[in-house]
Amino acid sequence: MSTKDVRRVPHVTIDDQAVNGRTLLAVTEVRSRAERKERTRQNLLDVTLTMISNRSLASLSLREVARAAGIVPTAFYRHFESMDALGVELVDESMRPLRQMIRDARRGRAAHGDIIKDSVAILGNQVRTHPAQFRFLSRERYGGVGAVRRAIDTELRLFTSELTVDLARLTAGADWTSDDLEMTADLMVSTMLNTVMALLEVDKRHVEDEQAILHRAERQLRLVALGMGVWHSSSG
Amino acid sequence: MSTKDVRRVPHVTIDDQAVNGRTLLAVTEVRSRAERKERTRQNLLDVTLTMISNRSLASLSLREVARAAGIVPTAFYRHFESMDALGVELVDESMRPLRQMIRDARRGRAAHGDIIKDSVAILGNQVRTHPAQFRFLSRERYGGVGAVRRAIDTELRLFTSELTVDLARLTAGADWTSDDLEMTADLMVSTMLNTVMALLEVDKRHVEDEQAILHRAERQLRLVALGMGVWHSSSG
DNA sequence: GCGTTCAGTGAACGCTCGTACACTCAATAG
DNA sequence: CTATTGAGTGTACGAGCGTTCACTGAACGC
Repeated sequence: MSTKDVRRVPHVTIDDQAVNGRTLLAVTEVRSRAERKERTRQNLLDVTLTMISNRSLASLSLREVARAAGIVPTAFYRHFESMDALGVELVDESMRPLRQMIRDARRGRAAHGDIIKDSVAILGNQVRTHPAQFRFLSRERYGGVGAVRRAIDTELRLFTSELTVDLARLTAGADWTSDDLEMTADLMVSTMLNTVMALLEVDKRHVEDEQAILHRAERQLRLVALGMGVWHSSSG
Repeated sequence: MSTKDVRRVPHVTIDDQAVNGRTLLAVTEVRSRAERKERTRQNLLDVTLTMISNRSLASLSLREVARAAGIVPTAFYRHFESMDALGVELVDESMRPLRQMIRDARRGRAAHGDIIKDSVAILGNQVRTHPAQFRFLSRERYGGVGAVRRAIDTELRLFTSELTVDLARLTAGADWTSDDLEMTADLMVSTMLNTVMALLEVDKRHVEDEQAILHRAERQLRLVALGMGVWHSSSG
């Protein structure tokens, strides 16, 4: 019986599962055809994200991705029209941690005092937990193909306008114009993105560096906040 | 006489030259062999920079670049070991406008009052004059190959430390630690880079957008400067 | 003058690439 | 139970890739 014949048998997936501290093999039959399709599709997205960590999306070939996902090149087309289309889907997928970040920050804010410290800590956590997603977004934001770049830009603009709303609440008393608010939000988002990229470039080395970068981001945001206290619209 | 035979004749270059408002063809004999080599080398760098404007360096093939430069693929190796090596050289070349920027800003500062307004104007001019270089640096800073990325990072770090020195002079009276100075310089450089990327993304559309982006950058830097006035080290 | 140097040539190599096409066969629908 | 569907297969194609190699002939050094 050759290895090829195995594949002709009813579909079976083998997963590693940790139970009671021991690793054992669990055989999971995947019933639905739609479910199996979704699994392959997700696998394509996953392996692409993994491969992207060292290189750019443009340098990845359809064949290479298909190979890594364990399917034949032609089967790729059952899921995506092209590598570019896969890239656009990947933007959506990678934006999830970023959206989660906003939710976390807003929930935490109600609790106690230091918004900046908390926000930076949340940023650090998200980057540490989802490095591949953030790396993908950083890499492709300016370096990528047109469609992917545009998709990322749209999402980031959304992020900035969310922050603008938050800033409007915080400065409810002062005479801030919406233009000034947006300008400030943009400055803060730019600072955070700069921090993300710095975090991604050092994560191989020691944890102290990571702390130093987060501490720097904290001080930078604090500096901006101090400026906000003195700002009045005629300043610009 | 075939077109190929023309190339066997002593080397001749045909340039467009504008003289007295009229365009005429000037035939320039290039004497030195070294000089001709340098010309080809520069041509390789130039065509690469041009092609990069739409795509990433990684998606450019050696053959494609050689073809655009009008030489055979093998001749490429007379000038660069690989496309990556060419990329590293291109970083050096593209950094020249950025270095010029610092010199311009320092010269202008001695003259009169508004450092921020002048610096932002200089930034705008440099980006408008050398869009290809700035686009290359933006694209490859995070998206590019390892060697290129590292080369850009080194130069940007140098840029930040130059600015740190300038800030030290400006805050001579206050109790700024070198750590705080660097943190602030980093914030400002990050803001300027963000501005550069914004400028590059809109330059196809109207001039008003460009002015709006520069105005925003001016206000952002002013906000930071205001923060500096209130800052003291214990803030961080 | 004359042998040397070396930027550029052109054919040939063994790859990988995207895409086309006809196919298989388990899951699904009726 | 049977017919249809559709995710995945396998072969084949023409094209482009990086790199090798032996070469040409104008510019150069002596």
